[in-house]
Amino acid sequence: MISNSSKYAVKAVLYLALNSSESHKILAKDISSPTNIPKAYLAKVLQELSRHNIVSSVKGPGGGFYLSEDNKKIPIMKIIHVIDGDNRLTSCMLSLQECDEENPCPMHDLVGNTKVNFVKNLEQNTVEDLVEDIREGKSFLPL
Amino acid sequence: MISNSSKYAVKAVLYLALNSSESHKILAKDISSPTNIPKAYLAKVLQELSRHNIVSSVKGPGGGFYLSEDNKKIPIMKIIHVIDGDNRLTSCMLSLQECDEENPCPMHDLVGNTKVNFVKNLEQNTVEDLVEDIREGKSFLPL
DNA sequence: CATATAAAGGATAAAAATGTCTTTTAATCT
DNA sequence: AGATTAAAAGACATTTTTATCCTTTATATG
Repeated sequence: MISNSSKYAVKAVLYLALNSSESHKILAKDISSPTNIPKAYLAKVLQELSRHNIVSSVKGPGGGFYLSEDNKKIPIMKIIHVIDGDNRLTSCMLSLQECDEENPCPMHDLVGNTKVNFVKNLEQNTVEDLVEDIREGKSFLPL
Repeated sequence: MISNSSKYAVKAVLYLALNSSESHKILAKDISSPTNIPKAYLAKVLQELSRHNIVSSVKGPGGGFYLSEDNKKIPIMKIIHVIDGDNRLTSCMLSLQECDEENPCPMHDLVGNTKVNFVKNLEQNTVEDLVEDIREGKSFLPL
């Protein structure tokens, strides 16, 4: 579905969304333990997210990672795009160049609107939206 | 979304569905060219599919691969399951053990019914169904 | 300024996925 | 039976993904 790295990325971002703020930054190693993501690898993923302004970071004492208000408005799909590239979820299921809405391949056709909606949801929903769902008890994040 | 190997598998099965029969078997190498799948690797994939009775095969002169009537009734999802394992598409997007319908994770909740329908389509539609769509011009298979 | 802190970056390592090649087994045909 | 055909199986090579470790850079504080 999505890569392991993207799962790590989404988990880490949600963890930050729930537990950090500009005045309460969190160290990579302190995200690693509760989320069960290998420390050094998570650091790499966070680095990549930081480079693309999906998470915010500050070096040195009192530093760490956190989400700015802007970061919280980022759609989940963007996290996945940064880590997995653009086509993993959105391209035709058989990776056929010639396949599009006009000339759909059999899988494209089969999957139809369900996949379109699926992707649309990921594009429209932001980190903030997911946090709200968690806060309202609509969903849970068992890390 | 699904692995390269699964894409190869689905392509090869569809190719067989469209071009082979018990009285007209096709060699692995003759599927390789039109589908642009590496010959030796395709052979491996077909071997695996054959072992799981998703395609039929006969050794020796006049032999090759083909789809029996039973093979054509196999749901697309089964092809994917044999190659990718059971959980790639169906498990929770974050691979959380504790996530289910009762206690959905935020992604689970987000994706909601769209993913369920997506998977359901793959489970319900058979090779035969896709072939029919192609024959009726509802979809195209540009290999 | 010196020191400690913590992310950024670079170099490797390990594992999994993808791909290739060679040998073996089963079937057909003369 | 012997020769030929084609899948099955096994061994190996390459690439990508995942993971670790070490060094460098930026920041804060005494």
